Order: sequence, then C-alpha cells, then structure tokens
Amino acid sequence: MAVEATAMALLWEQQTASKRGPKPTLSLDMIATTGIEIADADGLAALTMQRVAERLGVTKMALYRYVPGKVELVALMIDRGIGEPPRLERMTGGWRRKLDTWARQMFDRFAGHPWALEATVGARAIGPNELGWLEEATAALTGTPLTGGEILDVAVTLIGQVRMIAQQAAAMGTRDPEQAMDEAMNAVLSGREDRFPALAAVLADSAGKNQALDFGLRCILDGVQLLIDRRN
Amino acid sequence: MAVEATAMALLWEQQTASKRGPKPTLSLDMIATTGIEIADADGLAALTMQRVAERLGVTKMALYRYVPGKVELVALMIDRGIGEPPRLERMTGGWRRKLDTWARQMFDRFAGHPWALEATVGARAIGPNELGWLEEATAALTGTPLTGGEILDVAVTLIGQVRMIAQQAAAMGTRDPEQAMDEAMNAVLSGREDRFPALAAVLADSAGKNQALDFGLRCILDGVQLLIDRRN
DNA sequence: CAGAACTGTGTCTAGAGTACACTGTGTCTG
DNA sequence: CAGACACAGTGTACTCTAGACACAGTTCTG
Repeated sequence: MAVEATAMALLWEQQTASKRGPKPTLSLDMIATTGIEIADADGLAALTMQRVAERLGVTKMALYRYVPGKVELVALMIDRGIGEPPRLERMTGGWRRKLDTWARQMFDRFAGHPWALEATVGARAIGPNELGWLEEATAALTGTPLTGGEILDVAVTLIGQVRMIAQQAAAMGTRDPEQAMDEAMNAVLSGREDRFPALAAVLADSAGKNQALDFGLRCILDGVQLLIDRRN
Repeated sequence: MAVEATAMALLWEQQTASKRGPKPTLSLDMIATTGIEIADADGLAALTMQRVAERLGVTKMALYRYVPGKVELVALMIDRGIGEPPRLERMTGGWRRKLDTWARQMFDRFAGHPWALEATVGARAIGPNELGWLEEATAALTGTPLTGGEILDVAVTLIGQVRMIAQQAAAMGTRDPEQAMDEAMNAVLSGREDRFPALAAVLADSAGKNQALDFGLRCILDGVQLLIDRRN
C-alpha cells in the first residue's frame, strides 16, 4: 500500500505551486504526456526515465522533483491515457445503449494505448478519470432493478470483456487481430490436429472476422437484460 | 516474434537427452517448478534467475543451459502453472454446465498463481496446456448451432471474465476481495461523493459479497443460451 | 583421450534511484 | 533597501540490481 499511497496523492491532490526557488521548467502534465508518447510508440518496456528526460531536454534527475518514481509516473500516464469518460447522460436510449457505447469507447482508449493493459494488472492506485468511468457506468444502470453489487459486477464484467479483446488486438498487431490470431493458432495446430480435434474443426470453420468485441458485448448485455426483464 | 519462437520450441518440442558430457543436475521441470514456487510466494517481481538458481543450489549460469532466457522461463512457468485442463467430456450435463465448470476451474488456477495474470498480457508463446484449455471449451460447444468464430468468441469472453475477477482478487489480497475493493473505493470516494454520486450510492447499497464471478458467468452464459435457443 | 556437455567466475550493460553540489529566486531582516 | 538566507530546481557522479555473455574449468562417454 505504500507505493500506492504516494501515487494516490499525485493523482488526486492539487499540485501547490511553490513560491521560493527557480521556476520549474517542467510540469506533471508535460512529463505524463511525454511518457505516453514514448509508450504509445515503443511500448512500456521502452519507457525509461532517461528517455522521458531526454525528450524533455533535461536529465532524468529533474523528473524526480515532479514524480517520486517510475511507478507513480505510470499511474499518472494511465489516468491521463484513459482520459475522461464519455458523457452518457446526454445520450438518448436506455441503459443498454449507454453501456454499449461506454464499452466501445473504453476499447478505443485501450486500443490507442495498449501499454495501459500491461500497466493495469495487479494492485495499483485508481485515478479520478478511472473512477469517472465507473461512475458513468453505474449512473447508466441506476434506476434498473439491479442491486448495487450487481451494478458494479456488470461494469466489471464489461471491463473484462473490453480488456480481453483489446489485449488480443494488441498482441496481434493492430490490423485484423482475429485473423492473425486464427493464423497463429493454425500454425501451432498444424500437425497436431489429432490432439486438438475440436479446436482444429472450429478454426477451419472460423471466418476470421473481427466480431469478438460485438459478440461478447451482446452476450453480456443480453444476460443483463434477461435479469432486468425478469425482475420487472 | 523472435523471442516467441524460442519459447515455442521449448514449450512444444520434446527435449532430447544428450549423450556425451556430464549428467545434467537439473531439468526443465525442476527449474519451472522452482520458478513457480518463488512467484507464488513473492510475486513475479521477486523472480530472478539468481534466486531460482540459489534455491536449486547452482549459479544462475547453470540455468542458461536449460532455458535461453527469462522470458522463456516465464512461458514455461505459465504453461505448467495453468496446468492441464479439466476433462469435460466425462461430465454429465450440457454445454452450459461444462463451460461453467471450465471457467471456475480456470479461476482457481489463476487464483493459485496470480503472477500468471501479469505474465499473460501482450504477445507471447502459447503452450500445450493453454491450447488444451481452449480445446476443451470448443469441444463443449461443438454440436451447438454456433459458428466456429462464435465458439471461439464465447471462450474468449469467458476467459476475460475469469481473468478480470482473478485480477481483482489478486490485487486485493486473497480473502474477501470484493469487500476489500468496496472499502478501497469508499476510502477514495469519501469527501468526493458529489463528484461521483451514482458510484457512492451504489457502493452504499453494495453487499460486499463475493459474487462477481458467479454473476458475470451467469450473464455471459445466459446470453449464449439465448442465442442458441433462438437458433434452434 | 578426444570431444562434447555442464557449471562457475568474471565482466558488461541497462536502468532505477540516491547523495550532494551548484544555481537561481523569493522572503526576511538589519 | 540591500544583503543574507532558505528553499526549489537541475546536473554530475555514484550505487545497486538484474539479465546476459565470454570463457575457463570440469565431467563424462564414445
């Protein structure tokens, strides 16, 4: 919890401008943005304090005046990278349409910042934007006969689906991820069809179309709808 | 793809015993098992070649005779850690019961080896056990009116749900993960209820019971069932 | 005994983070 | 109002950890 505490402070607390001393040449925003640029371009492994500093025209030690360490920098990058949630209350349509939009927008964010997937496993600090996303989803489901716990569970399930598909897409390079996935599995399977017969048959039948996100969302939302309808 | 290729060879190809030279003191299995023990106990960050070697009573360079590098070691650990899939064909009941069991068993594996979640984001090599899990799921759905692509999508969606809940559980320490999650969110929210009103209300109403896995699985499988019933 | 296969020692490199000196800037005091 | 001073920002030099390579030494079998 120790590291998360410092990250929480950075994410949530307003930065107070210091009075005395030289003017800062950098800002948290500049540093986070630069970090995001690097991670977008070359992945999280390529994100080093050195490289962030270089791009900003300073030495890495300058960064430690703004950010306690790399973990906190990444936490900042995540919250800024995911960005503000969509404003669903302005949307027409019921909870289903809203959640569908919500999930697809989240997918787009993850697709734009694939490193955010790696960076968001395990214990970590939650930022305001991230909590904002959750707020939007819960707001969309408020008023339905679902309990509070169930509302959260729906949101979590949707996040799971979005993350999973985004992960596959990221692993397979950007274009035609499912096609690539099929090909990769076919490559492994060739010569071993007897060991994985059902999988081989299914792959032969697979169209390789990019429908996984749609399909999963539909299943989940159908399931939620069924529950809501039953309660009404 | 370069690293994955060497990992694939290690995962799939039979190791040929060498004739000449001293007897190897170690084996791939011993090394992978030791790695799993360390990661289980202290997390993936604590997994160093040094530490694996120490526990085996050798220097780290000895390991490089068996494993090309750390990436490949982790790939081995994943496949061994996830282990063999459950044998669903022996089960009574239809596809739904089978998939439910499949998902819950997968959850148990991830719960036992939380580091496997971190280690399975991004491009990586797929091992025989992992493919075996996919085989079981597809076999369970073969015979339903779903297309090949849809069958794979169902499996992927389930994996997403399992991973998501396992991730939350891992992040929150083992016992009562959802309770802990609620508490953590409440802590962040306190004093900011005006900014996240729906979330605050929902949290106040949340029972904190560990039902997220059940709930999500039910939604997903309900959705799949709806689709199957419609086609019949 | 020759050659191949294991293992250990020493070394290199990258990257996170610390210690500390130096420099600039506002505030406080005589 | 001028100078001292405290404090903030930045840079240089260093430590520490960890993965990986080179190569010497050792062991075993054909």
